[in-house]
Amino acid sequence: MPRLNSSNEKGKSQKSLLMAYYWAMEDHFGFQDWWPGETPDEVAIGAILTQNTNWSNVEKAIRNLKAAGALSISKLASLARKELASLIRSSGYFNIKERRLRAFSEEIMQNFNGSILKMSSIPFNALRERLLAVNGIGEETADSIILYAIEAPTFVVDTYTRRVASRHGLVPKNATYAEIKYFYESNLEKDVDLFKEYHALLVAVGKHFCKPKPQCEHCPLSCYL
DNA sequence: GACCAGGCACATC
DNA sequence: GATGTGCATGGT
Repeated sequence: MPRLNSSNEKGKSQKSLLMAYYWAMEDHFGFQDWWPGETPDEVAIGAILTQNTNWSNVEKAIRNLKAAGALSISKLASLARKELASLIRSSGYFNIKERRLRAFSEEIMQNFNGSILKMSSIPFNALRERLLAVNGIGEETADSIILYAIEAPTFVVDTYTRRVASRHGLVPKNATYAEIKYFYESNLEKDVDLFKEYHALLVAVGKHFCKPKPQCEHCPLSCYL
């Protein structure tokens, strides 16, 4: 695939660099053991609700869904449109996200007997394509569901991943989602726990230091800039 | 009041 | 293929 890391020598150094980043972030932030969510359903619902939205806004919506006994794929599908939209209002874009949650729950109910984990019974590429075919699930949301809910190894590229990788010159400024994903996946051991933790640490760096206006002074990665 | 936050689909050129 | 736009709340 992509135009990144064509030579073995460069590839080797990139692998060392990525793990140096990893330990620098781990030293600073500690083990993240991340994605908030007690069940695969809750994780997947959170992945859709958090699209272009602050997580604190999502937490309120999750609490509402839980209080209504609707924090599962099967329950979501049975809610009236207005009721579901009302419950997730705080997460923003609530009409759009209501449709997206419904489309996702219908996919799981109709084709996987209501169980997200049953998606892992089909080959990885088919599984990812299946998710991408659901209206409202793009690459990041699909990969978040695969990594954190289904727990299959795929690297999640979000705003923070893109921002950190770009600012540090790991990928071109105009790199595509697929190119960034490939960069990380080809330079890290293909391991679910590593992919989870690495992404979580990138988000921690992003939230604290790698904003649109960077605040690099105390960033654990600043010495690599 | 402006900016930002763990995107995506769709229209248009 | 690239670019622009609509979707919306809530914290800083």
